[in-house]
Amino acid sequence: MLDLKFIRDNPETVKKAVLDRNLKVSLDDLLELDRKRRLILTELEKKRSKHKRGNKEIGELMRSGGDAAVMRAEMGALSENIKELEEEVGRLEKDMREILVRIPNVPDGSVPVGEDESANREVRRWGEPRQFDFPPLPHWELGEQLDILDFQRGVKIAESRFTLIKGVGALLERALINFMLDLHTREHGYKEVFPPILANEESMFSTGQLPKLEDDMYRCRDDVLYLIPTAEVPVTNIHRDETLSEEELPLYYCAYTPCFRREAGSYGRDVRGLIRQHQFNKVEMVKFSHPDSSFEELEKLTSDAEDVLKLLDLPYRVVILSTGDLSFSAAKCYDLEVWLPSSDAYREISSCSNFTDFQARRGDIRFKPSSGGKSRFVHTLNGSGVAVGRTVAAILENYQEPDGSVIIPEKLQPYMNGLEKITP
RNA sequence: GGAGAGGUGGCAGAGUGGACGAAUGCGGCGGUCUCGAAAACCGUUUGGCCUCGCGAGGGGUCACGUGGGUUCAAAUCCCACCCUCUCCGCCA
Repeated sequence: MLDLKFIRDNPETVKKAVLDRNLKVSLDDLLELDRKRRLILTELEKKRSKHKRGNKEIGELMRSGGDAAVMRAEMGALSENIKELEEEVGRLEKDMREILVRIPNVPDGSVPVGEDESANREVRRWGEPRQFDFPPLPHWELGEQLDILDFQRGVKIAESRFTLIKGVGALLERALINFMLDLHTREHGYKEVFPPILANEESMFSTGQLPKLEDDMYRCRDDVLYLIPTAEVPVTNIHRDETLSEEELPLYYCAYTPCFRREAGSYGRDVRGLIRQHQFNKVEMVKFSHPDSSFEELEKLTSDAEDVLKLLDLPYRVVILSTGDLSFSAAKCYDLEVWLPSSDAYREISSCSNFTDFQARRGDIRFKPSSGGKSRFVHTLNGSGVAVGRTVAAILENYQEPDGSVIIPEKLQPYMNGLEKITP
């Protein structure tokens, strides 16, 4: 959510931001509602002030044994009038909020302007995609041959886009989670947390999933709780409605959680394999940063995610998302894309974003400057470090051998009880 | 799931219709004292919104879990909801 005052003072900036994201928001309506509201509010507050003074007088009058009947009637009428004005202000504020909560964050100046993902810009590449001297198999075929991925039974148990992971595959999943968590906690300074996997409306609102992405989430039937689509939600909400001290910034958290997405609107895409699942595992990094250093923190965060792929020796590239591809709450975002032979392309495996004060304002997360003065909103950031299922896919495909076996990346072997190779 | 208790400022805790944005204590901050510190003493200590002002700052209003209601007037009375705690039941 943007600051209403900021919108009032910089309507053109906000209009451009909305336009660059190919969104439609009635900003002029908002500003008009805002003008009306302030006008009425001033009148309302004058009347309230009068009402308060009058009530005090009645109190004094009655204590001194006087007759307050006339005053009471007068204040009664004023009270009715105040109620009407309050209702009107309430209506205006509701209408304003409807618009306000749907205005996206303003992209940072360094973000390329463009229609969609085609305007994303590659920032750097790491590693060389392997040249195969045999036809490489897609991970879903490898996984079935190795009897570690069972797509049919996943569907039987739940529905399509759910997978049963078996045997060494399950071990691999678990090894990757531990490997990533150890890396971030031991080498990168993150504090590990294990949060609730269901979150309430307020939490979903503060990170920006609600109201826009409601249809993409699983909701409980009898409770107003949603399965989290990412650990970003519960972890960012750790400090919702809190005021932190300046000295404790920046705060680094990481968490492993399963994630749940309905993938509404992507029916035909990536129907095979682990790339697009309704349930997947992810290790997430979340930062609460001082506003002055959040963009530096984003670079570090991205590099922390890159380390996962470097240590696993998986070729990848870093892409900066254009305004048209940027998510609702983000001001700037880097995607990490890992090389996937079955796609003959780089595919997203991590997304690292700076949300500036956008989520902090929605969730009321502040810090108190140590020099004194008013509390300010922190900046929040998060990034996948990284998506586990897609990492499994990348390892299977990039490390496959002609006989259908798969080498375990060296750094992962200790986490696999020393296993060096998965064989049928 | 059943029964009961309760939600007040950073924390503890008073306040059962008007003088209460709210006693008191603790903590925090500033000061006095001191070579320095502790103690003691003095002062200070919530946030949102509106408005005036170039600014420093001033004025106003709202907020005692949330939302309604009663009343001239609500932290205080009524209703609904949410949350926490205790006991019982069930349970990994």
